[in-house]
Formats: sequence, structure tokens, C-alpha cells
Amino acid sequence: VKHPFRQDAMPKFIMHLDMDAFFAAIEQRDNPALKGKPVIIGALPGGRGVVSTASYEARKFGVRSAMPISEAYRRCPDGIFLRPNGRKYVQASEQVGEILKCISPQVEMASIDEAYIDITGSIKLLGSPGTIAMLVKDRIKSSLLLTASVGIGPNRLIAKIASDMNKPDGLTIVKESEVLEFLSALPVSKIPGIGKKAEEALNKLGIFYIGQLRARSERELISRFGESMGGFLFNKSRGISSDEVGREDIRKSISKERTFGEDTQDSDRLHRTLLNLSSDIGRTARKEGLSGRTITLKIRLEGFETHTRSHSYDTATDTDDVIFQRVWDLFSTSPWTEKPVRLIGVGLSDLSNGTGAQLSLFTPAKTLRSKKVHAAIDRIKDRFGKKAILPAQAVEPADKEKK
DNA sequence: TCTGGGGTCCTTAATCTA
DNA sequence: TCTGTAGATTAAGGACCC
Repeated sequence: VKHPFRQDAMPKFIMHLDMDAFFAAIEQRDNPALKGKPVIIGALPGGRGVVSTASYEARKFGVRSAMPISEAYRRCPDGIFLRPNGRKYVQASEQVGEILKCISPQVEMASIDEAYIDITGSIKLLGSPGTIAMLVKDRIKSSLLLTASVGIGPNRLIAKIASDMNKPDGLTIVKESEVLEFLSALPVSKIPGIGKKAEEALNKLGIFYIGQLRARSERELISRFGESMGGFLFNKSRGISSDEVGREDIRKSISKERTFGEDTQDSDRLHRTLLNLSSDIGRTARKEGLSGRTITLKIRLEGFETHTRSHSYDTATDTDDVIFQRVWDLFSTSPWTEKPVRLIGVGLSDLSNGTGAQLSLFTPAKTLRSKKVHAAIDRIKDRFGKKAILPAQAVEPADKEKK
């Protein structure tokens, strides 16, 4: 029997686990004086910055993630404001990962506080999806002293929306047969990927709930929102989404940025900051064995006016000096060198492994010889993906012959 | 309200190239 | 060889996520 989610296989059981107020909960766990108190992790009041995580006590005051810290302080002046302790959170996240790997080998940490687990194969061994969810929650509670909310559904979309239904310490299971009914009455903004702008655009068309979205034709959605977004909306409104878990993603870019305490025009300071950001990027790149050929300068002026300038070179780099020299070149030829700067940032992209030569050095396929080179390159692309680098030795002969 | 830092992906337009 | 075009690539900006 065909069903709407997979034509060629039995439905899976996908679990999404979301740690509750993760950063704040860790701080409360490790400092009993914070228990039961409104704890706000992020920038400190008085500075420029936003809330990263608010404890549930702080949420009662209307404090939310991504809220400017000044606003959070206005709403909750007696809150306890703390800077994040990243290392501690990474460690806790890894511990969560270890617990999940005992349940199923198919675990994907989607962020520091979220994971997808394919539990389809674990049911025979461990019991029903509900039993497995309780097992996970209990282990996290007893060994880490933290709570998590869990959603289970036939694919990633349903699992993710479900985990958000009953926070904190929640558990929501959506059977395949219940998917459409489950989605119908939810606001369109519950679909991950629909933010403020997309929600406004849909509301303008009289679409507020996922059920109303489903009532629109694919043709209409594509004509209004374009091929990509239209197809996305059409599928998600029907609960259609991937059920693959565990695809490790390769990083596509490295970036570092700094917001100044107050806007600055001090070119020495900008120079120093770019130098520091460049060497941070170089360090990260070398640590991960990556180098990049595209450099991006990001600049935010007074009034949040944001610009980027980028340039792609034909050689990739992971070296502090080269990154700096390239980004300085972009900065000094940019038109905003005189204006007060709020933020400055550096990015490295079009990444490849190691410091080797790039695919972009290809010679034109005009001769038989270069066709051979192309065939070799295609084989490498097939095997390693189109971003694969060509070992230096493999490039050089073609290069020499060309000259 | 006054907006961090680290990412990913999408769109659009111009240009290059197979 | 000429011409036309589909498809990459580059650059800039923005939406979105945690």
C-alpha cells in the first residue's frame, strides 16, 4: 500500500530531542543558588547583545531568545544575567549524544541542544516508541540532571514540530495516520523555515494555519513564492519531509565577527580587529585541515546598515597573513572606510581540503590531452563530490604541458 | 525593542563557458 | 566556424536557525 511519505518503504520512527532551556538549565544545575530563579544567558545588561537562553522562570517575564538584552533587563530587572560558558555546554551536549548512541546508532546532532534519532530498528529490542522516549528522557534526567522534550513521527518535520508541543519535559508522538490532522490547526510559523517574513507574506493571502496552506494548489504557491519556496510550502503542509538521519554535513564556510561596544571610526582599531579575526579564521581552518579561496568582508555601520564585499582568488589559503592581506584589500577599497562602524567580520568560503591546488585551474577541453585531464577530474568529482580538490601532482603535468 | 555570533540556503543579476 | 543557449560561477543581499 502506498502512503504519502515514502513510496518504496515502510514508515520509519524518527525521534527529535530538544533539550529544555539548555544553557540556563546547565547553569541552574551547577549552581543551586540559581534554581527556581529567572536566569538569562547572553549579553550582560548595559552592553550590546541579545538573549541566548532564558530559564523558564525568566520566560514568565516575557524574556525570549534573540531579544535585545536591554529589553530583557526592562522586563526582568531582578533576573540573573550570565555570559555563556561554551565549553561546559559542548561537554553536556556530547554526553547527551553518548546516551542517544546507546539507543540507536543513527544519531544526528542537529545543533548543540537538539538531535534526531532513527529508532525504527530499536523497537524490537527496546520496546514501543513511547517506551524508548521515556528511557531516553530518564537517562538524561538521572545521569545529567537535565530535562529534554521529545517528539516522534514518521519523518524529521513531524518529529521536530512534535518535540515543541509539550515543552518542557514533554513527549508527543504522532502516528502516520494522524499527521494531517496534527498539522492542520497549527500556525504556519510552526514549520521550520517559516520565519517572520514568510509568515507575514502567507497571512496577507489569508493563510494562517497549515490546514489553510494545504488547501492552496501547488501551482498557486509556486507562482507566488517561486519554485523552491512554493514546493517547500506545498510539501510541508502535507507533512512531507526527509526521514534520513545521520548525514554528517561538511562545513561550507568559516566566519568570525566582532560588534564594538560603541561605533568606531578608529582605523587602527579596525586594522587590529581584522588582524585578530583573520588569525582566528586561519587557526580554525588549519585545525580542521581546510583552506578557502573566497574571502568576505562584512561591515555593519551606524543604524544597522550591513554590507558585504567578497572576492574569489584562484588559490586557496589557510594562512593568517594571506587571509588578512586579502580582507584588508577588500576593506581599503570599500566605500565605507570613513563611516562609524558597528561590526566588522571576516569570512572564508569555497573551502577545500588541505592547501592543494584548486579545480578552478582546469585547462580548457580543447585538446585530447586536456580531455583526458577532464575525464580524470570527473572521476575525482564523482568519487569525492564536486568540491573535491585535485592533488597537486595530478594538476602539474597538465599545467606544464599547457605552457 | 534596537537588534550577538556562527552558520546554511535562497534569490537575483551579471558574466563566463561548455 | 558561427551562433545561440543552458548552465556554472561570482557577487551582494536577505531570511532563517540555534
